[in-house]
Amino acid sequence: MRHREGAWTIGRLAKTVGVTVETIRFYQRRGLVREPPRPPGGIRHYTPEDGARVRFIKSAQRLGFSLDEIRHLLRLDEGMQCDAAAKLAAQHLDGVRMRLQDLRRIETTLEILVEQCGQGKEKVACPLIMSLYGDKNYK
Amino acid sequence: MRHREGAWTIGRLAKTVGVTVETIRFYQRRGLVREPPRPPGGIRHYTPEDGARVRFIKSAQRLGFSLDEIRHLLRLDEGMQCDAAAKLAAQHLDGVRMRLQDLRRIETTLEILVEQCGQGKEKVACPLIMSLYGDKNYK
DNA sequence: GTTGACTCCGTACTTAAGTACGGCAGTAAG
DNA sequence: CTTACTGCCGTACTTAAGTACGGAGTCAAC
Repeated sequence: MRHREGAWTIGRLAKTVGVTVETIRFYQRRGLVREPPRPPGGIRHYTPEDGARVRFIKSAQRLGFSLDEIRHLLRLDEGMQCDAAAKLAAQHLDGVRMRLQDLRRIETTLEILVEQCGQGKEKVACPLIMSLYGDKNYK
Repeated sequence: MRHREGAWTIGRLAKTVGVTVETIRFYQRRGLVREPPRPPGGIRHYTPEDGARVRFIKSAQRLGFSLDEIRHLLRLDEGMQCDAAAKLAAQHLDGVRMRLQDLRRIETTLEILVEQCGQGKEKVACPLIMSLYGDKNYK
C-alpha cells in the first residue's frame, strides 16, 4: 500500500462505513458528502472525516431524518449552531409524534376489527370488510 | 339528464367519492376498480357500486393498507373470506406495531437530545450533533 | 352545428433514497 | 506488459401512489 495512512479510495470508504460506493456518490450529488479534488490523471482520495460524515448521515437516518434535514444539520454543525440544530430536531420530533398518533389510531382500529373477525360468527358479513365499506348498507 | 339513475360518468364518480379522475384511472390500471364496457362510439358508465369500491380503497388506505394489500382484501371480499381478510389485517397490524416501536424509540431519543440541547450550556459541542457523530472523539 | 366541457388513452413526470449499467480510465500484481 | 480490479461519470431504472399533459373523440347546450 503506497498511499499515506488516512487516505482511502471511495471503495475503501464505502466498505469502512458499511454503504455501497453508489450510495457515497449519491450523497455527493446531494451535497451531503464532499468530492475531494481529483489529482490530474489520478483518483480521488478520502479521509476518515469523510467516513465520520457518512456515519453521521446514517445515524440521523436511524432517527428518521430525511437527507434534506440531514444536509441542514450538517450545515449547522459546520457553524456550531446548537440552538438551530435543536430546533430542527424538535420540529422533526413533532412530525414523529404526529405519525405516532396516526399509527396508534390505526393500531386500535385494526385490533378491534381483527378481534371482531375472530369471534367467528360466520354467516354474517365480515366486520373488517363491512367497516371498510363504511358499515351501513354498503352496496 | 337522459341517463338512467345510477349511471355516472367517470368525472361524476370521481367527484362523488372525492378523488380525481386520474386517480380512478390509476386504480383501474392497478386492477382495483373495474373498467365498465365502453359502448361503441360512446363513453363508459359507472355505478354506485364503483363508488363504494373506491370508498373502500380510501378507507383501507386510512388504515395504512397499501394498494396491493387492498387489492387482496377486495378479492377476499368477492369470495366472502372473513378469516383470510382477518389474517391479512393481523399481518398488517404486526407491521404497524413494528413501525410504532421504531417511532417510539426515535421519539425517546429525540426527546432526550432536544432536552440536553436546551440545557443551553453553550461553549460545549452540541449534544445532538455529537450523538449523531457517534459521541466519542468524533473527528 | 358549433362551442365548450368532458372522456379516452398513452405517455411522461413527481418524490425519496437509492440501485444498476456501461464505457472509459487509472491502478495493482505478476 | 498484460490482466483484473477499481474508480469515474453519466444515464436510466426501482417502488408507491399518484399527477400532469396532449391529442383525439363525444356529449350537451345554445
